[in-house]
Amino acid sequence: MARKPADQSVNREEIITAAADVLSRRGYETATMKDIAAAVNLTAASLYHHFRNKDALLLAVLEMGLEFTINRIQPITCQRGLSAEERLRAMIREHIVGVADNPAVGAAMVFEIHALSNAKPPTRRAKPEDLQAFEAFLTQRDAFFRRRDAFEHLFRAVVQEGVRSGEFHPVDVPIFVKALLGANNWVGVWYRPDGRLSGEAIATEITSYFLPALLMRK
Amino acid sequence: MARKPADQSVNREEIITAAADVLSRRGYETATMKDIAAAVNLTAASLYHHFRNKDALLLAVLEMGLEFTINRIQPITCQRGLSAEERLRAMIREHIVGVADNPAVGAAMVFEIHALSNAKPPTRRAKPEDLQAFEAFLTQRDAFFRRRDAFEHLFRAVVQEGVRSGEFHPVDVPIFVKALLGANNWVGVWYRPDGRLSGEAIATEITSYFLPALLMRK
Amino acid sequence: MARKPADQSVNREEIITAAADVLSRRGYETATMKDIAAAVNLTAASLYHHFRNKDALLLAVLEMGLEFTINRIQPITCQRGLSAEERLRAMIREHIVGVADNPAVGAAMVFEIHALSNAKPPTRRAKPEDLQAFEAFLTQRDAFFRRRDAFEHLFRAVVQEGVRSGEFHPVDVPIFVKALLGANNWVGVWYRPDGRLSGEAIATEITSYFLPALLMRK
Amino acid sequence: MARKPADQSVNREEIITAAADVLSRRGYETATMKDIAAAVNLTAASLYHHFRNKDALLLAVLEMGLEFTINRIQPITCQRGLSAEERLRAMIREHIVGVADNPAVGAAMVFEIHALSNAKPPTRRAKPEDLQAFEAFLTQRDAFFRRRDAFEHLFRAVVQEGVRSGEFHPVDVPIFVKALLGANNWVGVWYRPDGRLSGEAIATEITSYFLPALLMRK
DNA sequence: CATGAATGAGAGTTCATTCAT
DNA sequence: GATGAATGAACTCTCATTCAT
Repeated sequence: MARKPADQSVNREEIITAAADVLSRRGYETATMKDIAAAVNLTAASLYHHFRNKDALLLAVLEMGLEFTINRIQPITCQRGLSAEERLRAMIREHIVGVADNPAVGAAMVFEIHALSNAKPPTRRAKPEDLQAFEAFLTQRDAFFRRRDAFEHLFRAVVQEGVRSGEFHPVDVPIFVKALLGANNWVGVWYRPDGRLSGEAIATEITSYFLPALLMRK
Repeated sequence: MARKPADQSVNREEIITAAADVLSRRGYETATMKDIAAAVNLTAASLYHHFRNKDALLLAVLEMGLEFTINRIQPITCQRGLSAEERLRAMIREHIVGVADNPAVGAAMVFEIHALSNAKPPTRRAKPEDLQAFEAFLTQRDAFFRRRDAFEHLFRAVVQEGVRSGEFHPVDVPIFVKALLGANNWVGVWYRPDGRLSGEAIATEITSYFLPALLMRK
Repeated sequence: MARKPADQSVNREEIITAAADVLSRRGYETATMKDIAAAVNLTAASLYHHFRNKDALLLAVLEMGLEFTINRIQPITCQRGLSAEERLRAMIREHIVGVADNPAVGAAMVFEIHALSNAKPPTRRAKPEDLQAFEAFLTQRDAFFRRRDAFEHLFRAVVQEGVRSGEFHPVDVPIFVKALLGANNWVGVWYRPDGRLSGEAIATEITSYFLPALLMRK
Repeated sequence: MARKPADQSVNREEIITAAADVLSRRGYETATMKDIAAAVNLTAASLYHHFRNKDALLLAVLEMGLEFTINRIQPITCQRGLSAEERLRAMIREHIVGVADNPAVGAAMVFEIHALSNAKPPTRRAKPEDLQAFEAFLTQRDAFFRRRDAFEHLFRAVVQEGVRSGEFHPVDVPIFVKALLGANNWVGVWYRPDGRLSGEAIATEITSYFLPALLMRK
């Protein structure tokens, strides 16, 4: 009572991608392991070969989304020869296009991060190894939160730099960045691939709303 | 947010207020009827004297949050003698302060609206009255969504008016409003009452990021 | 979807009694909540109205068995006017008859006590109240273990007293009592109500094996 | 108890030994095939190269423990030139020391024998070979139970002999032996290697409690 | 021989919901 | 109105077991 139907073995990455999709559509609590498993032609039980539990899977999804975004944005921040404005424009563009191209990841970032906060201790009659694994999870989760903060800091750094050099009008940097990211993340909520505007176009628009505040003549 | 009831009878309003608090803290799926009931010193069973079911309660909470916000913002939109700019400033201020003062409502607006979409029809061959009640729920839910769109249109109308009259630089109105509301709603996610800035101060900041784009000289 | 078939409401005590029976027959791990529930015409879910979880139910069963036995034996230990020998005879008799009359409790005591040692932390996304309840369980469990030690001490005290007064031949009191209780508890394992000897008769026999060692002339 | 294998091939015996240890520590139901496999640096799947299933492994463990004990005790029973008393003393000593030295085996004997009784036939419409294998298991299990009875009879025989020859005071032989074995087996429950007394010392004590009853002057 | 991947079966547990009191 | 008791449905997670490699 135990073999694969036909297709090839499924790997971690595929599961994460599918899970991101299901999670963003149904929400963390509403999406069941069975749902996610079905999305990769597995049974729920099989998921547990790849992820210790649902929380670990969620964490993996969020990590992937975050790394994906950071990997696209970080290089821009340290690109020599570009002004702060040019870099910020590019970063916003990457962020929004990323969210729009990958609504799964984007929406998950918006809606599911706080689900992580409710992480649970190990289930039944815990063996020492389980407790240890739980510690590991907590560590990984905290690392994720730090990484998310790091992401926000990428934007802060560029804005800060522009302000300091006089290229940008002075703003309250943390608040400015929160407003910007709020607008960007929100795209994941309302964007429809078949909508009037492409991700690129949306990025251009939104950029044009935020930059004037930075570029105002004093 | 949940004040202790007169130790006896509880009314609808009190339940909604307490529920808003619980829902925003724990999330729709995670919060149980028992949790919500406990917040007003009732048992779960008793909640069913006031609301047909959990979905209806959620809807009531969201409706209340939305009406609360609309009631504060709508009057501004039609205030004679104020420029589009002045009205938009006031509206943003009301919105953000509302979200910040009332995190329950704010977070609920962001995170829980889509929980409504998952509402499931009565299981199995239900009694006619149940099906009818479900129809009623769907109707009410659609009304809510229309009301929410109406809320967005309040902003669109004012921006549109400013653009049309030449007071505002032309922008893609729907996108501009989405970006603005994204930034505003996001406040409900990160705002902490004991943080560095008050809701008022945050509103002032965010306003100052969005208006330059509208007021740019052509 | 939720009423009782016909008979009267079930109370805690009835559940404990039925559970003792099921647990002793099937063992803690093998017996399912469904099994136990069926024994009182309930569904598994209903058991959770009366006991927080399976461990709590087991603890209740063991506590009941232990209290039952202690209540019968303790009075004997402090009965004025009886010699140590007379009291020990009466205690053994009560113990064995108790185990034999109530095989459920007896066998549970032998086989299931160690299941308690593996107690588990609360299950999913624990609310503070759950963690607190778990602490309470641990406390209660420790109290049970202390109570069990107290039970053993009842026997030790009487033997000790006899030894000290010279009525009994000196023995290693703790070991003697362990041997005695081992023999007694074991009765719960092999006793069959339809066997050759009654509980009383078995008690008489076993008593006659242990007392000569205490009454030997020096 | 589980020494690390030669880092490569593992044989049946080693698995049984390690399994005895794991089973006695965690209990039959609680110990998983994975646990047992880990104790010999294998995966669960690999265990199935050595044992048809978990029941078969348990049976092997119990058989080994029983044979181990029988092999040490049987020779004593037929030793020419020793009185019944001398033989019984030696047998008790071997039994208790065996249980104490080898808590794995001892506890398994006490706690796990009845797990065999719960063995379940192959689920659903099984292949003929499975049914046949199950028959084989039943046969082997019954053989084990008979062997266990034979073990008890070793003690009965010596006591009986002593009674018949007048060397021992008449007792109810089956009950006497049950009491004796109950006390002895119980040692496996409470014995701690770092305790006050060695297995030898405990054996001496317990022997001294049971023999007076047999040696009483009539 | 060994194993990674997969799975059916089922366990404990939770929860929205109902109904008699 | 309020509630205690009960339950169906569903969910997460575990585990013995199988099979292709």
